Amino acid sequence: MVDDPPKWRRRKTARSGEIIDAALDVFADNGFAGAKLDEIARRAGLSKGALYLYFETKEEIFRAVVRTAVAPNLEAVRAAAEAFDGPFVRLVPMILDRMARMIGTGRLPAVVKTVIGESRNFPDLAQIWHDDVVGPAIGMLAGFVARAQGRGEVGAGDPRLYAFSLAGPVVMAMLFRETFGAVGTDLPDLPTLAQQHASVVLHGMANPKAAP
Amino acid sequence: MVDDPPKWRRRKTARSGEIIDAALDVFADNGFAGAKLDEIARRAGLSKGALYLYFETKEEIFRAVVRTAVAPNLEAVRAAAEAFDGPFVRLVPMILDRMARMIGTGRLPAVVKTVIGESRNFPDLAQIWHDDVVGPAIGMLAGFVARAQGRGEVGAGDPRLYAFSLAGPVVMAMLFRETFGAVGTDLPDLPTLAQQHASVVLHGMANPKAAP
Amino acid sequence: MVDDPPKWRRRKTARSGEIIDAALDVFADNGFAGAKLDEIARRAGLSKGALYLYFETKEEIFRAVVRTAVAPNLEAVRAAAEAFDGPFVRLVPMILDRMARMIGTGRLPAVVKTVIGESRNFPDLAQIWHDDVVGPAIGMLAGFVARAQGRGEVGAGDPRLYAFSLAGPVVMAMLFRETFGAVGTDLPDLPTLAQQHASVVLHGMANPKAAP
Amino acid sequence: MVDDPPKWRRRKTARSGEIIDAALDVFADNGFAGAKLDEIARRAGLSKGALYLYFETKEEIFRAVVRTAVAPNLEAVRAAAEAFDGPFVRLVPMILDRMARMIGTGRLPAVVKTVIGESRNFPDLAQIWHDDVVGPAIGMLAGFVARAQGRGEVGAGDPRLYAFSLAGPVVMAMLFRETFGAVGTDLPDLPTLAQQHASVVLHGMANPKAAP
DNA sequence: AATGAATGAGAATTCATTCAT
DNA sequence: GATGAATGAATTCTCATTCAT
Repeated sequence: MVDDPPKWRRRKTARSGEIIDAALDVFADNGFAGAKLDEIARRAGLSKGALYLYFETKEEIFRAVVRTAVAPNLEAVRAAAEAFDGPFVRLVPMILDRMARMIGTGRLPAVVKTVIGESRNFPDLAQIWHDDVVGPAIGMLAGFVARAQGRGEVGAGDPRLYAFSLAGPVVMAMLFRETFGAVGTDLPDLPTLAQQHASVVLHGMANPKAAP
Repeated sequence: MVDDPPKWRRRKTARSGEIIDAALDVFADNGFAGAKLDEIARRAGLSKGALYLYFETKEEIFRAVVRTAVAPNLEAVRAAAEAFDGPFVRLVPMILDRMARMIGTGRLPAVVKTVIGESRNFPDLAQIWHDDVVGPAIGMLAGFVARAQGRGEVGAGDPRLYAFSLAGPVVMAMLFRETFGAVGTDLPDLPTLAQQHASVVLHGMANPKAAP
Repeated sequence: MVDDPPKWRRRKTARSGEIIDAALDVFADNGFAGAKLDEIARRAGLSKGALYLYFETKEEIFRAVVRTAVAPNLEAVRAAAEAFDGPFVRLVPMILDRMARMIGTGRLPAVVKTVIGESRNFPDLAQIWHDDVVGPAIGMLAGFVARAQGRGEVGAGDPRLYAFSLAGPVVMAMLFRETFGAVGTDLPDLPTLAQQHASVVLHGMANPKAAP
Repeated sequence: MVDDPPKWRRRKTARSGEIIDAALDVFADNGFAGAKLDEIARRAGLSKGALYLYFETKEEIFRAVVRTAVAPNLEAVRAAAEAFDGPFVRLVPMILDRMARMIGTGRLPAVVKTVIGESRNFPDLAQIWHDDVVGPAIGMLAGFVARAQGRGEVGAGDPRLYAFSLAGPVVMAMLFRETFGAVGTDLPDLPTLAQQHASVVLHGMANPKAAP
């Protein structure tokens, strides 16, 4: 205990994380241009100038926010792709349920909203999200479909488009909630949607030639 | 001929439209805060000062853009709700195809992206889109479903959630294209998706108790 | 008179000149970094923002100031090089007198001081002054010397170093005045110096009455 | 040994010197305002905060730098004034040679440049340099001239202006090198100039072989 | 109706200076 | 004595908005 590093030294390491947390909120609320460094600093409990000890520019803070949010999703996708491998009828409800849960928790929706809004201004971030998150996720779903097609569990059709059929409703509901959360009283419940949509899709994609 | 409005009045009306057109492009490219009146004026072929002859503030231009984009969709939804009323299996492909077409043409995706991004900054616009476009559209779809359920064509389930099952994939694909258009080479084709998804959903939502 | 352009339009053209004038004073007083745009704007009778209608950055204003001051000197050097061509004993007093006069009037000293101080920060400006003003001026003097040597009027020696012998005292006195103008009471009089130094350079300081 | 100052005290003294050395470089490279304490600290091998253990403000560091550079020159001038007292024709080459040498070594040019640039912002430093260095140096030269005049070695004329005739070329060449060192390829060689100029000043530039 | 020069409030960024450790 | 994280005042630059012409 004697050589415990002093408190502020440990804080130092944590600080950039705290800034990213605060910044995510502010960017989500106001968009990139609308976000003020003053506000980010305030929420992170620092002075404006101190931000520059951790990040070079506002852009870098934004990039850090978006990049940071990539990691856990990227990992979740990878883990899911490995873990899941049962019959398609078991797989789909699990995946949709997990998507709904992941969206319900965490700030994924806020980040997605921001990436959508700023994709023109930050093509590099769009690229990262495309290459590291959205692309692989769709690829994973398409892979499941293709394998299921190989086993005769799923009928003919483009696996990538099937991936949209699988994920689209949950994604749309997520954005609906994110966009109209403050003004709508009829927000769809994600877990329920996931469950019902799993049923839709399973019956709809089932190979009609397979014996029922 | 006597009560013909003077030329400049028609011109005046035309001008706002030109401004709104130009502004839509600029807002879509840069978001609200990132859009510069200079640029809007330039694209509309006016001086910056002249914008203020037609709109009071930048916000008003933005509101006009978003409101303007509401109208045709609102009308399309209303017309569709009236026009369509065949058996569910006929209805769904038609609707999805029309959605895909409407999205493919026009700037709906750009406006949607902007509304998503700025919903926190312009709750009134979020409200308008919710009340006048998205809400009714979902309501219409849910209505079709409910009627089909009444006729025994569709199985049990929440009609509003079924609406997400119907529209979600096309919406997601639209945003995928809008967001990753510049960085992705694997953009889903909307009409094909619409067609394939119609098939998924029809078989998936079909009432299993109905005689095939 | 009827088609006289409106007053403010003529002003517009003049504005950037006014800004450069004001800026020269401020840069000369404070150096580049110490000069505040507020102050420049105030002295030019404009708002801070208006500066940016004429110049892109503070650096550009500075460059414009220094470049602008090049032109007349450059021209003076060129004119002098052409005009002067008598015997060396006539040439030297004329040139030194003209140098003293040019320095006495105008803001050459202020600009020179600034170029000296900022040469490291603005190597391009140092280059311009070297290539367009100082270099040619020294070259011109060296040319006169060389020609005079050819005619046997001047003894052996490096013409370029002779140029320093010719101009150095006047230049040093100029900087002495510029630097110590506020604190010194013993400022050298430039025309007198020019005249006396011309004699030195032509005949040396040796007492002509002393037996050789 | 008992009254040896404790090590840290000597260190302390040494430290200020190191700081001043480092600061001289940084001020010479960037000017006062452009110099950053971070950079000075880095070059001195200290933390930024530690600078404040030795100096109260950035200004104080600058003053220390400029004052420090005064001392040796001041001493050199005094020593020279005493040491030199032969016939004028011997004196002049010695003095100019020594000037050239002093300038060639050391950082006198860098400090002079800085003093010129900041004389308006730091009138007290201009005063010090005027009173302690430049004034006495010119006074010394003028004194030599006056004495030589008294002995009939030098003709009539203002001794102070003669001082400019003597020193000016070397000073000008020093500033030429300092200013255009990075951009010019035609830098005058100081010792050669000193030698040639000594001859000029003593005999004039006239061709001794020409018939008088 | 139209222009475009001008304004000024506001934002990001820098950096000398302070202070807890 | 020494550190380096933190501060906040100051400065450059931007841009929606105004207004004389």
